[in-house]
Amino acid sequence: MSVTGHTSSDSAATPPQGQQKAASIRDVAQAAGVSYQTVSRVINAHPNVKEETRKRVEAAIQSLGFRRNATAFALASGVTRSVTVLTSNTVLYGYAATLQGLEEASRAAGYTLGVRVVTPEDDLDRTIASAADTGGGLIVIGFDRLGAAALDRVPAHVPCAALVEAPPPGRTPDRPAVWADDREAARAATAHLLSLGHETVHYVAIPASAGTRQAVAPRAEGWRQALRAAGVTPPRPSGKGWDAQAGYEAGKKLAANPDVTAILCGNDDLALGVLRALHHAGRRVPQDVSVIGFDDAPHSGFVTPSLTTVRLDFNGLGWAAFGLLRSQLDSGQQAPTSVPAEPTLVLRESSGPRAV
Amino acid sequence: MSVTGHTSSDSAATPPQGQQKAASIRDVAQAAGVSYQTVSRVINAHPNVKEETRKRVEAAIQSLGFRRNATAFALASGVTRSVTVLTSNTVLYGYAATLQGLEEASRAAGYTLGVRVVTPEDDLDRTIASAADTGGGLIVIGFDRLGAAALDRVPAHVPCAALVEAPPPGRTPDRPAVWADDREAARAATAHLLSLGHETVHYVAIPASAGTRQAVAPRAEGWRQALRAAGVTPPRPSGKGWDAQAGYEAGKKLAANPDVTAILCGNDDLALGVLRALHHAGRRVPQDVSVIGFDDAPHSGFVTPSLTTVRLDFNGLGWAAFGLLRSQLDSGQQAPTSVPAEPTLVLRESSGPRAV
DNA sequence: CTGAAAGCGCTTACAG
DNA sequence: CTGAAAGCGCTTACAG
Repeated sequence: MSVTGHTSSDSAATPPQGQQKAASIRDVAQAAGVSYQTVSRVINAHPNVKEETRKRVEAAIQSLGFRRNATAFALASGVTRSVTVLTSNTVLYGYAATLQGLEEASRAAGYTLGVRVVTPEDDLDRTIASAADTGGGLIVIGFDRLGAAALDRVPAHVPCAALVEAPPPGRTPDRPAVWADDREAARAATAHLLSLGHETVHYVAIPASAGTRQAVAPRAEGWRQALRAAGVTPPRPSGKGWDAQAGYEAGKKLAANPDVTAILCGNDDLALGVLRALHHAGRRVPQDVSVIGFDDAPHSGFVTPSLTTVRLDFNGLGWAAFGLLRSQLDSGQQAPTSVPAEPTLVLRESSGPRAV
Repeated sequence: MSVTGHTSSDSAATPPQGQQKAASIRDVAQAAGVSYQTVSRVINAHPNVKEETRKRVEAAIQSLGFRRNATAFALASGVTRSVTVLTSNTVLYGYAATLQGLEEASRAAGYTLGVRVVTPEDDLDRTIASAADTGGGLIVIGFDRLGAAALDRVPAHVPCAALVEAPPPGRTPDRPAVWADDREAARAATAHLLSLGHETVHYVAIPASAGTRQAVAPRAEGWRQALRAAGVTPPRPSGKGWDAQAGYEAGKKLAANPDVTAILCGNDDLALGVLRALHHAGRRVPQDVSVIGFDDAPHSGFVTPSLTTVRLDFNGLGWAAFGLLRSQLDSGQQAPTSVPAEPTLVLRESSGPRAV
């Protein structure tokens, strides 16, 4: 491992250009023999500029390597083509994929994208305030409790769009938000396991995004609904985290119970941990136990057994959230945008009929 | 899946505050009965302010909910506490983990972090220019060809730090950069496999970051060195991508060759694909074939067989790169910073002695 | 210790 | 079609 600091070539002789400080609108004006006002018109593509002077100005811009100062533009015009996303995580697959969609959408729209991770130690109000006055608007990923808490504290006057877990039926979030219908997806996945002959389905949960004041987590809720619809009393869910280690620990207990034949997991990492625990306990998947994950992380189709899981379009969710924010920014209004694709149950090797 | 747009509460009655536009330095000055100049002194913690007036100003700041306008500050002071990172990817583990380190470091330093993904369709010079004049400096992730190409085109006068693959011994990059010694790590991993009795080691490569003009990729180079040192002629490397699918395809061919008993992979995703291909071919790991990955992605310890791999401290690399940039920004100079930890070979189930 | 001036680099009306 | 003025919200010297 190594770090190096190389003394950069100090000054002089940069072929195309080599000034000390960037050319301003006035430098261009002088070079073109016009007022800086006219330069402003040219760079803003104003209609009323004589063709010839436009050309002169453009030539000057070219030769001076002029680029409009983004800070000055923002201050003078009040237009900030930038958004900043607030999230508690950037590495977990669902978050990273959402971030990717957000970045693509903002890039496509010519916006700058800032990222600010919120931690449990943060003073939420301070964090939000500084993120808010950095850019033109906020996008908050409210998949987990911290993100959801941050969202709750965003002042009403700050343009903001959120990504959240599916709200309870009939309820809409207080703020513009997008979500995948993971409640229904969990219901379908559970129903699928029941249809395979399993008498019940156990659930290894991801941490809840809301406190007690709100309804239950949608994935857990969908799972419960499916069981109840089949006349089955839901067993107690387990799970104490987001990662494979948490899945492993929950899986160890489930593996020890011979009655357990089907397990739904709140995400694919959890499922991998459960698979591992079952393996260690000598229980075969899917012959002895079926496992279904959530999210369809890129490697989930390549582990052995490959993982049956619910595919969620995080990327599309990111695009949609950006669209929601942008329409606020542009119109001052709030309008729905395109709807991301429905979740899909991807059947692979880790689930199968109950052994008789 | 659903999207909703909720009309926000228009105005009025926000308990703590409820103005239309943010309070400025002048509003505060007026409320405190001082000049806006003095307000500036207070918010910048200037020493020469009478205790009593300071208190008056602070009270006014509090009651008006004043926050200094970041844009105006940047324009007037010339100080931009922000960096933007240029990368071709944000989701692959190595990139996501690096980004995480970068975000942590910039947050700790009170900097704003922008992310700009570069694509093959981008005009690199334009992309770099716009990223550069957005923030105070650039950090480019040059792990792959696109990132490395972007780095090459960053103008000399732009403050910039890079994360790169290990440069050839004795050579230092043109710009301030950090790297992990993956050449040595690949050498060690290969030597380990040879010491286990394998007659040779095959390599499934990640795509090269440099064109032909530069020396070979460090991981491939380390692998070759180890083989040559043992008197073994390196076989032809395979691999045509970064993901598990690419690993699967390369693995399919290797699996068909009974002479293959040890495989080093350029990353863990590739290794997962190779594992899968071996499984499909009925070759057991590690009894028939040993597999070693690279990066130690979070789930690599939970797949079965768990993956022997090289752990790289991407997070530390991110911190170091930020430090490198910051020292340029602060001092105008370039200085080395803390050195990330050395790579570690993490032994797990996927590697073992050659079966005799 | 505190105020009046000039300026950061641009834009938005206002004149001509 | 083009220029002179005022201003975005702050800071940096300069006076007192």
